Amino acid sequence: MTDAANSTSAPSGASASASRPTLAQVAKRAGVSASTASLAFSGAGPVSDETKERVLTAARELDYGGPDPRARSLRTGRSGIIAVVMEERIRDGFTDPMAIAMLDGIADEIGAAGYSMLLLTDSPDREVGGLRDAPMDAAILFGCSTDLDPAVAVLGQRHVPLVGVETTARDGMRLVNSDDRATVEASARHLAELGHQRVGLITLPLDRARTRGPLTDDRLAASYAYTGLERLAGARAVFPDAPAMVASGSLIDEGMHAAVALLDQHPEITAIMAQSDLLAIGAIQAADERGLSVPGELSVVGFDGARVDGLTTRTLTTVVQPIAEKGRAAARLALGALADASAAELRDRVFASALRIGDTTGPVRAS
Amino acid sequence: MTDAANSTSAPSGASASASRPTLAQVAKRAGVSASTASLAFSGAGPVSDETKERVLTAARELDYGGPDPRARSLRTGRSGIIAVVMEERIRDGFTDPMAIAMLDGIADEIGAAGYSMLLLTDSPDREVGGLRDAPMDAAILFGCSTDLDPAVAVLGQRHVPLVGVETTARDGMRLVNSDDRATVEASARHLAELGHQRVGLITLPLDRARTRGPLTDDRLAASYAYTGLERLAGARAVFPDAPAMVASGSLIDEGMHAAVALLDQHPEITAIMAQSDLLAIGAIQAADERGLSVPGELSVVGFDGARVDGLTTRTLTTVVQPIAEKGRAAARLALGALADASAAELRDRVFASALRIGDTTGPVRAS
DNA sequence: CTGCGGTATCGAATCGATTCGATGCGGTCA
DNA sequence: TGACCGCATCGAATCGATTCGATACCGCAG
Repeated sequence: MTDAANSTSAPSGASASASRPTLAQVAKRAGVSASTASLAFSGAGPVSDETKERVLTAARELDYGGPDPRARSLRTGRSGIIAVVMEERIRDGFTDPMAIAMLDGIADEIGAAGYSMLLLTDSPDREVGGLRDAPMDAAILFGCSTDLDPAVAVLGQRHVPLVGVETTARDGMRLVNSDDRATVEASARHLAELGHQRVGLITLPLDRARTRGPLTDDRLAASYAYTGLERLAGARAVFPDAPAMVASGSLIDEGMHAAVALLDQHPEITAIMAQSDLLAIGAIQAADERGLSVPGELSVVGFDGARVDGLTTRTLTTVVQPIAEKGRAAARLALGALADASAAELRDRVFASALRIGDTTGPVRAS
Repeated sequence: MTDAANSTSAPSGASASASRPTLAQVAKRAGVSASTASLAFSGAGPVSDETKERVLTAARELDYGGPDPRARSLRTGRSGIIAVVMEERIRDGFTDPMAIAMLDGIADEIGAAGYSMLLLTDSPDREVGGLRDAPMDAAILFGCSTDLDPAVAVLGQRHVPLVGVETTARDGMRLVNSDDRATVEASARHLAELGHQRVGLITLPLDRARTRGPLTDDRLAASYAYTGLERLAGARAVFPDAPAMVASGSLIDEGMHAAVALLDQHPEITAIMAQSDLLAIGAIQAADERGLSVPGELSVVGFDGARVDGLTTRTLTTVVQPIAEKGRAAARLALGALADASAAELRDRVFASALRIGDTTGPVRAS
């Protein structure tokens, strides 16, 4: 409509399609200063309706998509990003219902506050990639961590507020934990009360290499894995000599392998305590395969209480913890640290979990 | 050790713990210019070993964690972030093995290139949050999308290179698709060859509200859902009048509900074609519950071929597609668009998928 | 002794917004 | 009518790096 007939595609035109327009260009076109244009977009400050309208129109005409987040975040010091650092590779992490529930809780809380979630992995093989270079306002570290030190070192030096989930206390890092040790101990006592004396354990990975195999004293001593060790301690409090197999991940297959190995090497056991529900389901499958009835001939206890509907028709005896709530708490801690580094609310949280008795544990059968 | 005895906590000190040190401070302490310090960190440009050492030492002394990503990205125009936009809420998205495999492929490729992954959701209820404000160099949109238009509009105006997975062609957006329609048609023919004539369909969500229920002509006409419609077209090419139930998500429970409804309303059907493996598993569970043997009395076909090990002991007849590879391809497209907006390599990709015949389909039983 | 090529370093401009203090202006109250 | 007040707008400084062209300095060849 406008008389653009003669300006074929001359580079002289005002609308160079080269690069994104800037706020300054928009302001100029609207006949206002850049500061006013900024106010028109952000809404922070008094701008007359008419002026605002003019700015928005100019923006539309120039195909301006709003302030550049890069510039904005440089100026404001906020990027609107909270990083979630998982130790495992994406696929492994996402296969774990716990991790998902956790992420869901985090995303919930973070999203409501207008932040978004950057997914980083701190894998042993790869470079620290992302940890060092990615913009973020805070970071949440989690994932049954075996060794978070490298990540913590990098992020700590960047002065990024840190929240750790299920990990050991560390300087300047807020924590979200649960009373795993006590609750595992409770579930061990549950087994003891049912008469079980010979119990096998399946643990989460205990080292960065995630090597599987029988748990030896050496391996135990060398381990960093907070979660695995806590849960192990809870079990051994009741069954000090219980043989244990280390799994290489919280996976059904791993649980099956470990259970097979346990049953091979320790045929006398009448119960298996697995450190996660997926591992427990694997143990049940192993029992099925060898024709052991559960809980008739073998009792199985899990841990996590995440929704594993559809994965099994059993009702697992397990420890239920408010996992999504833990995620939300971690997110709140991270957001809180942003708002006010010394907020009183920013206290470490320890969540309570509870033993839920299902149909996979029963009295030991007289042999 | 240094004589700090008298400087109690005077604010005059050089080391104000207030905020993060800047490159300029590091440079000053090392006795070099900011530009040289920058070169020492980035490695781009000649710096003598001695100078570099001095800069790094100064950085260490000041507890400087490296260049601020915000400033850097403003200057360079790169943030090192690629956004992945899923339409569903995090939990739903992560419950789908397909989405996970896809994310895994994306993360793989992106991570190798030094980028990291920002997870955004374009949920109908929430604000566009993140889409408008988050820094990103490119975005990948996916998730059996019913309606990506709002997201595309926002991101397009921001001039962010876009890659769509399993969606309709759109201006300026690279595509990664597979030949769903043809392959579903092939699996429909497979059923036909087994003698099935009365077939029920279970579709993915067809609208933003994800309403479930029987598929009517009205709903069909109103739908945007690319994936669902393509697969539906493939099935109807062979079974034009097949009744269909729309699920509200790719979930086992949903498959079960839909199958129950189908079997109630159309007791004559001898086979069910589900648009995803999870839906198919749900259908099998529904059959189990009503005592229908699979494939004796009811054949079930899925779609996706993601690893659903552990979810079922059956070998699903399904369509296998290279999903992780699709993720990688999408990532490469996104990365390519960054490197060179007009790279020749940046061509839309259509992947081939294949029918895999398992043990959930069989000849129709003579009634 | 002069000129030249190459290397290490530096200054200054730049990326694109936000924000604070200053300014002008119209209206109210005494 | 004059002092004052509040609102809308503007200018300029600033966030923290990167990058390009200029400069100083070195040794070496003519």
